[in-house]
Amino acid sequence: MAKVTLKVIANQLGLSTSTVSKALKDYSDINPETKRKVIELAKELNYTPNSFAVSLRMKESKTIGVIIPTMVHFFFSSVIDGILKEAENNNYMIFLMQSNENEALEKKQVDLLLSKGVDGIIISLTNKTRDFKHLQKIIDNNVSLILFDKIAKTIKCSKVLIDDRKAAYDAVSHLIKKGHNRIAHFRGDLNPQNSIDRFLGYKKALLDHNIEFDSSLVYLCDNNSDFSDGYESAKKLIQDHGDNVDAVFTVNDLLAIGALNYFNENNIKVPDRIALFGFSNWFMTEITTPSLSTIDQNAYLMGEKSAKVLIQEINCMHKGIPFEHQKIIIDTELIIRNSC
Amino acid sequence: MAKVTLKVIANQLGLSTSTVSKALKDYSDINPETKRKVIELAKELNYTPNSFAVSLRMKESKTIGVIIPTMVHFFFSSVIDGILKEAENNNYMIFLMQSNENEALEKKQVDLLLSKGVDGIIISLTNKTRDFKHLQKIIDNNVSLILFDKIAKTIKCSKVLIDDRKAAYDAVSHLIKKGHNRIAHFRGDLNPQNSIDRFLGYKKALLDHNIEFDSSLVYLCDNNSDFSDGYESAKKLIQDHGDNVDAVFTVNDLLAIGALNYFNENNIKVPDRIALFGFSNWFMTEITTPSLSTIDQNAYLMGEKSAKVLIQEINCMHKGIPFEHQKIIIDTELIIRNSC
DNA sequence: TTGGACACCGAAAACGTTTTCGCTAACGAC
DNA sequence: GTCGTTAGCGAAAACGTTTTCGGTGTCCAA
Repeated sequence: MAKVTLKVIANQLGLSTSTVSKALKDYSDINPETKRKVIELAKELNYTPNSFAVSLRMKESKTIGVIIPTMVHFFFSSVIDGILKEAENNNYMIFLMQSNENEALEKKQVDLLLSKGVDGIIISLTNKTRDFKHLQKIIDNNVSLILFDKIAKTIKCSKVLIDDRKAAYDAVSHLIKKGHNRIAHFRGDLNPQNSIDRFLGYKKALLDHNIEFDSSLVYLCDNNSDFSDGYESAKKLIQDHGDNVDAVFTVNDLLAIGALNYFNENNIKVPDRIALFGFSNWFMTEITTPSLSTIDQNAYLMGEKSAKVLIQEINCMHKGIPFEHQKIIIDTELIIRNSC
Repeated sequence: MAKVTLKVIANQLGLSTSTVSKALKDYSDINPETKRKVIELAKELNYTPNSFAVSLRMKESKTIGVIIPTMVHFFFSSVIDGILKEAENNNYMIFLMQSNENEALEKKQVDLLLSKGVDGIIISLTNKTRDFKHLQKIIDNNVSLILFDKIAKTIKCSKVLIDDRKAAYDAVSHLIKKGHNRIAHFRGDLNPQNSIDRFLGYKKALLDHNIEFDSSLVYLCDNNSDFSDGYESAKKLIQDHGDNVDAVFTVNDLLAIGALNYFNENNIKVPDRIALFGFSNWFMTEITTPSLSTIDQNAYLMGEKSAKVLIQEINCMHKGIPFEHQKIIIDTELIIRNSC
């Protein structure tokens, strides 16, 4: 029952721990025959190296820390999915932490991860994070850092994100090509850069197609990720504009679904009377009636790429090879369904 | 830039590492004044203990491993949410792994976690897991184990789960009390015990209310968690029974939503013509039209409890205090909405 | 003056690895 | 014989902690 270490193998074979260690690592100065014996006994005793001792000695832990704002969210759980897969393929393990949209917690978690000696950290920032000292601290500690989706522009590290502006531009352009020209926008809070960019994409699409921008068609939904916000905004939209609106582009799917509920309840036909376009390709958009056109963010790929780049950087760092920080733009995809 | 250790603090103050260590841990045999100096310098230099050295010495890592079948799932991400919160409160960190419904992978991940020296492991088993040697191995290694939701009855460890049978019983009883007596059931695969129990709860509710069990009203949906299965089964249901059915209880929400889609598309009014009851209280059930009655599994609480019990056991184990394995039943809740 | 009591600190071992550097024995060449 | 080479192995240091077990020095009482 006693934990089997190099020493017990050594004792049992009348060797020294150094020899056993080297045998297991296939050093060239060990007799093939003794190698065989060592390996055999190790297998028999079910020897596994003590990872604390290894990490202490080697100064690398084969672990990665991940901090996301919230777990229960289709986008983030998909990202995690991708990170886990890529990490697994490279024999890394993941410490997962949830900042709960709380900047102070995020900072504390960074400290925790650093104290646990992770080789690298992947973060998607809180909407409220304004101060980036903790990120700089990661870099100063020679730990690799990747930011994804919610990033800090001023921090020098690799980043993985989508082109929110272009995605929104494409979505609205699609609506225009379908013949709509009174397109409303349910925008998000001012805080995350993402919703600003999506708004700008919306605006630019109108401009490029010679449609006048009408600020009264833009509704602010700051009660973040609450679909009733979409419901209420849809109600207001109809009250305000009646028939003088023929499409809605929302900053996320939840708002779109809220709006859809209002339209369905009030017999406002989607897409005939009014078209609807969401953002994110949440799982449920496929199964609403009608199914919802939206933008796929490729969250899984985003996670995969983040982990891949991180591991590359860790490897370089460990070998002392220089490397350049990358800015990776993940392709989005227009998902056209029945709501437009 | 060099890592600050006990030794550098000791050197800078002309003390020994032992004294510094004891000062930081508030030993009684250290002069308050030197304690003050040590703590001050430690803070100034931003000292953090090397966790590998601590773990190596103390034989505990303050980490917990978690293995779930799949990340992208409302239930599991909610459980993780609860686990993370409870772990955080107790200064534990979480290694997250995803078995992808693959038994071999699950086994490999257990080995990985053990080799990383986790203090405890929380698992929800794969639907396909038939062999439990890897679970026994955890226990044999003196590592605490908690199973939740998808458990192995024969393994001696604490378990956290819901009473599927009772929950199903309650749901179906509710339908009966509302006046329905031709209640169909869309059941799940035979593999996970959960879907069997839900089926048995359904059956028992009928029996207890003197409603004859009609096996032609039971549809097997083995294409797991695919809502089109619900759609197709609903279609078949109407073809088979026409007006001679007035309610459906499904083994999960996804099937219910699929069915709902079929009913909506074919102008079969829910709940007037046919009532609908799901299972799990997925996020989206709140925002379908009509909103879906379902059963809340309290996933967050489940995660929280799992972590809590695990940490209790770890503490006992470490102190050599004996403890008894617990079987914790998490209360479910009937969520009555507009679909019945 | 001696003894004990106490306050404060340090030496050293231990946790389990990895890796450098010697050491020995054997052997071939001269 | 001697020297050099090589094959094979081990000693030992190092990674950074924690903790036991003394060891001082001081002070007071007898």
